[in-house]
Amino acid sequence: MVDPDACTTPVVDAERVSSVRQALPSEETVQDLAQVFGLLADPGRLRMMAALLEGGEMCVCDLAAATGQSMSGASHALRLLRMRRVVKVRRSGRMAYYQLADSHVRMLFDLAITHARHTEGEPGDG
Amino acid sequence: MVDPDACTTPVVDAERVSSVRQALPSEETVQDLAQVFGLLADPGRLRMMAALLEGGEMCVCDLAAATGQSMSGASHALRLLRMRRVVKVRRSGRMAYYQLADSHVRMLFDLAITHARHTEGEPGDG
DNA sequence: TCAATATATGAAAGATCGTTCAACCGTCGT
DNA sequence: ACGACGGTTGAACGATCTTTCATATATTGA
Repeated sequence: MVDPDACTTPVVDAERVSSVRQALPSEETVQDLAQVFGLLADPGRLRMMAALLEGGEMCVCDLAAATGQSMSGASHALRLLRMRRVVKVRRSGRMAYYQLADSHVRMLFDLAITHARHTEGEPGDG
Repeated sequence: MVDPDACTTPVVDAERVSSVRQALPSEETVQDLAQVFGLLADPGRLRMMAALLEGGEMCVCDLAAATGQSMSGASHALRLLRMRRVVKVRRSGRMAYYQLADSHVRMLFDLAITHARHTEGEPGDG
């Protein structure tokens, strides 16, 4: 982050800059969004969510097995997802059963897959 | 990552585990998805995309000013977005004008905002 | 109560990421 | 040609994240 009023930043279209600036989501919202996307930015957690999308409610050890993670890794991942309310737990005896808490996840997932499919194969930029 | 056949992993519902496992996206797709979400996981890049969503096509210095980043920071961010084909450049003289390359971004954005709004305020888990 | 089970967690090690600084490239105006 | 300008890039530092190991908690069955 940098001083937003840094005078060394030349501006071409000052009017547009200030109107865009006002239209941006609040800092709080931006932080929230970044954290949500951050959760999805890890292959292990992504597989977990895909597994829950597919399998409904699952226990930790089955999730670990299905996603190729250690039990400890799965538990750490689920803790993050739990804290951000992406999954919810049901506890029964010593088992913990997880499921997705949020229907938006499926849509995010599908949209991102569409994007990935839509842009794959083309050359990069370097 | 861990050996998927690690024999120390107890499994409760073996049948479901293997069916879920088969239904998961390919490793390549998972990596792609994680990278796309990773791009969205940074406040600076998120503000850039929001700015482009709002302002259409903008030059680097205006983007930097609108999102409160240094020129160098903005340029680094735009390079990543460029490489993943989320934005595209038009060059004219010494200026570089960027715009979103992909309509999925808006939907991802809106869905995530919906999620954030939908889960804010409630207590965490600890 | 004791051992085994299912999960959770803290800390350390290693990898990855974001920011900044300095230098660089191409273009414009003179 | 020269200097100013818009933008790009590489390297370095610090911060954050992932993974693993070891330990802890709580529950079940004997």
